[in-house]
Amino acid sequence: MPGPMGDDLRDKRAVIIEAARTLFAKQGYEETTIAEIARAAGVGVGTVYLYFQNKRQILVEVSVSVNTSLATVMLSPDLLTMPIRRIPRLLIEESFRKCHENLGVMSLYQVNVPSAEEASQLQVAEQQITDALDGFFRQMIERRALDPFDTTMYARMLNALVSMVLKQCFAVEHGENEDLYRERLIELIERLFFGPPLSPLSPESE
Amino acid sequence: MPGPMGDDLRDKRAVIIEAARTLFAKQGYEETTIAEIARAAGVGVGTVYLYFQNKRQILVEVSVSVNTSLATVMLSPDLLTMPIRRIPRLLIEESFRKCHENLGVMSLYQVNVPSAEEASQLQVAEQQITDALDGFFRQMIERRALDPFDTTMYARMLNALVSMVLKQCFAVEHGENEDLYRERLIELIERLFFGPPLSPLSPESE
Amino acid sequence: MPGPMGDDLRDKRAVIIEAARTLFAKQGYEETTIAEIARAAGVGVGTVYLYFQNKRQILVEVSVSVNTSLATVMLSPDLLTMPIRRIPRLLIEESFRKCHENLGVMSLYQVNVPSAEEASQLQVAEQQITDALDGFFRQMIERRALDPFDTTMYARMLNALVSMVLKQCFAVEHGENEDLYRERLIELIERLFFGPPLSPLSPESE
Amino acid sequence: MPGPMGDDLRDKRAVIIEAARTLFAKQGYEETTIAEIARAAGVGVGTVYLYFQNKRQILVEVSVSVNTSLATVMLSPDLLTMPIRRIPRLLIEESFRKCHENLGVMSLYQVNVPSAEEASQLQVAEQQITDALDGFFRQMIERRALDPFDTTMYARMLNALVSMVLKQCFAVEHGENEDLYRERLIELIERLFFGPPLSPLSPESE
DNA sequence: AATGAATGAGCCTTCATTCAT
DNA sequence: AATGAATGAAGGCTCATTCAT
Repeated sequence: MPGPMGDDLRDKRAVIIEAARTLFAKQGYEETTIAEIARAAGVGVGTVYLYFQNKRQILVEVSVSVNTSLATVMLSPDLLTMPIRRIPRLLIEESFRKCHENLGVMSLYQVNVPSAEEASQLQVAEQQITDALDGFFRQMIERRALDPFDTTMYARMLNALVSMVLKQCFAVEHGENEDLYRERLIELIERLFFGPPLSPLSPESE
Repeated sequence: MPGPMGDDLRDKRAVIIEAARTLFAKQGYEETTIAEIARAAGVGVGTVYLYFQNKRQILVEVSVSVNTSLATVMLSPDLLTMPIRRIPRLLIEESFRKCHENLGVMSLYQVNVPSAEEASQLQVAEQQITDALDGFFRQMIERRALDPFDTTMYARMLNALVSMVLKQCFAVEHGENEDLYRERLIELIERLFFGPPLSPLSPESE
Repeated sequence: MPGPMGDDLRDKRAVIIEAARTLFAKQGYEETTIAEIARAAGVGVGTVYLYFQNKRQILVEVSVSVNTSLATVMLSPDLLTMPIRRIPRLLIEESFRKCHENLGVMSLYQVNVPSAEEASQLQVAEQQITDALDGFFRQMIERRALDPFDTTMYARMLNALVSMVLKQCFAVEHGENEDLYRERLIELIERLFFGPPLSPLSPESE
Repeated sequence: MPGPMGDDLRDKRAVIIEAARTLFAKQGYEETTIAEIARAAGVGVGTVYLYFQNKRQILVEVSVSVNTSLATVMLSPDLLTMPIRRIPRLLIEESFRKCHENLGVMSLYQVNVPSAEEASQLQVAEQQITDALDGFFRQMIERRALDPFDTTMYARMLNALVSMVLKQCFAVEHGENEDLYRERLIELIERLFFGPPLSPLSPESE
């Protein structure tokens, strides 16, 4: 009895988030009503408010859960033991796989301007990603596997690039050209890290 | 009377779009009411509906106008006559300048999932950008200024990268680190096109 | 056209107040919905919010209108020219007549604790009454028609007495014993002002 | 076990009423939730419903308890043995003292229109007061301590007067001018019973 | 007896849209 | 063409009440 109880309690929150995640992805935040979420989660409207202060908070938590899911990709502990040339493909492939599983959830990237407080909650996961990348870059530079560069900014920009491509691929194009996007993104990043540059001209010639 | 009338008409439409643009940027789409737009535009509520079918249509046109503004950067006719090494800096700097002028409008990137029809309207300008980039790349390849690559996908990805960085820089961070973002973005793109790669290892060594 | 227009505008507000007055009286404030008020007033729900900020504000205005209606009784300008012996009967009879007309509205005396701001709005009319009485008493004392006493406090207490009797008579007992209440109230007040005291014992004897 | 059990039961009911009394006084009936009452009483929400059919019933019982508290003043058995001149001061002072103890509870006078059934329950205590006063007056008249008058109506009116002054003094003005109200109320009532009238004119002269 | 998680009916309020002027 | 008063559908949220434990 206490067993399923505990499970149920843990589940109910998760079930609501899952329902909201799906509905938000399918029809957007504003277009989703609490009643719909409740119905999809198989609970009463009031129950939703037992677990979430208000509708925005559901959005925040759904978004965090999505971001966190992606963040875990970057937080893989054995990243440092990999051959560096393998890493781009590894990370990008894993990111695409995660998105593929949650096909459509990426639409949440398109949600309204959050309040200051909400923004900070939402960016926790994003920060995790860029921090992880940043740290990884620094280590690689220390090991002379990479030349020195602005690791923080590159982490942000690469994260932005990946996020946007994922969004375009999954949220806008519904994953139709998944392979194409994935392979080209890997190629682009590999080129950035390992060359060759797109231009045949030598770096110094102009 | 008909002369100025015609001007007024053209103006009134533009005035409404401008008012909507500002308000959407400041407080988001859903949080902006038609009444506010009308007031800011100095017209009656009913007048707005003389020029726009409904609220979403205003959003579409505002978004298009923003995108178009950015698209013009890429459509500069004398791009082909420039030294290729100068082009990344040129385009990025110009993009940042445009965003700087419309500081805050970028928030519109965060607007709700549009309907299929709306999406197509919204992506006209985006398509313009990627098409222009695509064509530009093809010409450069033809001229042997660039090695062959998937021009279409790279155009999309680079546009995505630039858009996301602009959004992060202007919509999220309110342009505080504008210089940093701009210079690093230029550097990254230059590196991609002209090297050197971030890794000192030769492209072929693994 | 402008004529009825102006009337309509003035009327619509009044119509809503009147509808609310009736409904509040019949079933209480909390038990009355905006939809009911709108329906009774023959307007749309939204229209109510064109004229009133929120439901509480309707209550405030209804209450003020009730209080004001009673206040006018005390503000009769020719009160001072009356024979003083006639005044209690005059005022009380008029008060009862007013309540009789608005039978049931008095229930509003029983409405919830208002906020500080609302309370001040509500007590404007009450203040008018007590001020009028106070001033009247002072003049009478000046003219030696009354012996000196704490006019302000007596004004308040007498107003309280009358209000409460009116409420008991009309709000609780629905005016069934109107005559009885009126005549006894007049008698009590006359006795207070002109005697004789209820006790046959001389004031000083104990 | 059953002994203390019984006490607990009696206590729990009283505790809930006491909690409700305080909360109703502080924030009004509609603004108080069952959950708040339960929390303040240190019991579960469901427990409240073991002792009270519904929320209104709690209000009824709270009101009755307040009224009863005041009623006891009038039901003092040795009232008849007092010197009649002392009685007004005695009763009024005691009433003020009771209210002073429960400062704020008086706000309940402003609670919503009760249903017919509830009203009858609520007025039991009030009836007790007026009955007591009525009987007292009759006895006094029998003893020739008072001249004949409509004892029932005077009992009601005086009760109304006292209630309203208490409410004004404690519920509206939060007891700030307690002394002033009390003394003037005593004076007014004494004047009514023992004179002299406010007007120096002889009762018969007009 | 005691609990409190779950419920869902119901209400206030907003705001896109219309239309008479 | 221009207006803005009027509308009412729709949704977020509350909270009295229930019931399984």
